[in-house]
Amino acid sequence: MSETIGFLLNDTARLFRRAFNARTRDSGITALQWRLLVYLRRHQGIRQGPLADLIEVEPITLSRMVDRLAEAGLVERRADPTDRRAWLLYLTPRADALLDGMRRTTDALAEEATEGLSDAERAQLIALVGRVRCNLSRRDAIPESEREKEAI
Amino acid sequence: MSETIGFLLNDTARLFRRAFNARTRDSGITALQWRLLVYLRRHQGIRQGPLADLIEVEPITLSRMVDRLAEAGLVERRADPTDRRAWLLYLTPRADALLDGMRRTTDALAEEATEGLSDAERAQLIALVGRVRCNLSRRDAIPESEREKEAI
DNA sequence: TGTTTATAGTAGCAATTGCTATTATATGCA
DNA sequence: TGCATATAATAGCAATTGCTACTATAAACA
Repeated sequence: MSETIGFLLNDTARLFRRAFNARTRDSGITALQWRLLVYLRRHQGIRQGPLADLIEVEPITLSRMVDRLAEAGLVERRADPTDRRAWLLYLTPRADALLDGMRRTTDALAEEATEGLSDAERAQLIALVGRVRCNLSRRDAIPESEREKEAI
Repeated sequence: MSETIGFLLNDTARLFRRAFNARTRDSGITALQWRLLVYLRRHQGIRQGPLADLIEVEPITLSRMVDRLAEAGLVERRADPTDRRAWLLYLTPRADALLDGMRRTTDALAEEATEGLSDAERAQLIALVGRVRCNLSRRDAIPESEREKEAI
């Protein structure tokens, strides 16, 4: 019974990704790319390394994700004027529009996922899972206030 | 705020997998392989197709996972006497021992993940996430009683 | 029985990911 | 300043995954 929570969370997250991908297939971006764009929207001008940390992929993986998103006209790389090794990342207007357009879909998905739950239960779910995430997080050095939590 | 639950679940599940993989690195199997073995333990003699459904990967992916696990001496393929196209899968004694040995680790991980939660809160967490999973599940045709839920 | 259709599993290919090594640049320090 | 070390990003390679097509076998049915 004790692994249940790990199994359960993984199952549920996978179903979430699957539902997300099924609904946004025509937009041409995946759940992971969407994740990148959402984080980037809140951190315009971030470098690749820190963004890789945020979405928890390897820097090289992020580098290649950005290659594709830049080619698709959704992300722009600008040279960092203070460090010639680094790129600063920006969302293009097109990506903004895309995210806005997807907003309804993702809202509907969240609604569907929590169908039958009262507002209090939804709040409780988020609070409890949030505590589990907090327990599991390795990034203890990063103050909680710095972390992405709500309202994404 | 509405996507929070999707983000949160994915974050948490990822952290879970990461913690799992970090703790079981020396065992040589990944979280996904562990998942396969755990399901297989409860369904000895299952065919590849249904097991692929259970762990939600494509049949070809499962086929190759079984290739590797068979080579590692953890899973055994036996010909189905009633259908010469099919294989029946069995856990080897070695896999049983491996799972038993990992049990302590996974128990400890579940404990750590839910640290600070009361028994009531843990139960509530499981119940709420379980309802979300149920909402998201496409396999509506499969009666709930048939599905893997607890005690894994 | 013989033919059509469905099913179990696998091979080829392409896409994605991460490990390791490498390049270019910046920083620390004598 | 000049050299050693650290850092940002990327290329090469290997592993894994899934899509599509394929083979072998079973089931349905005329």
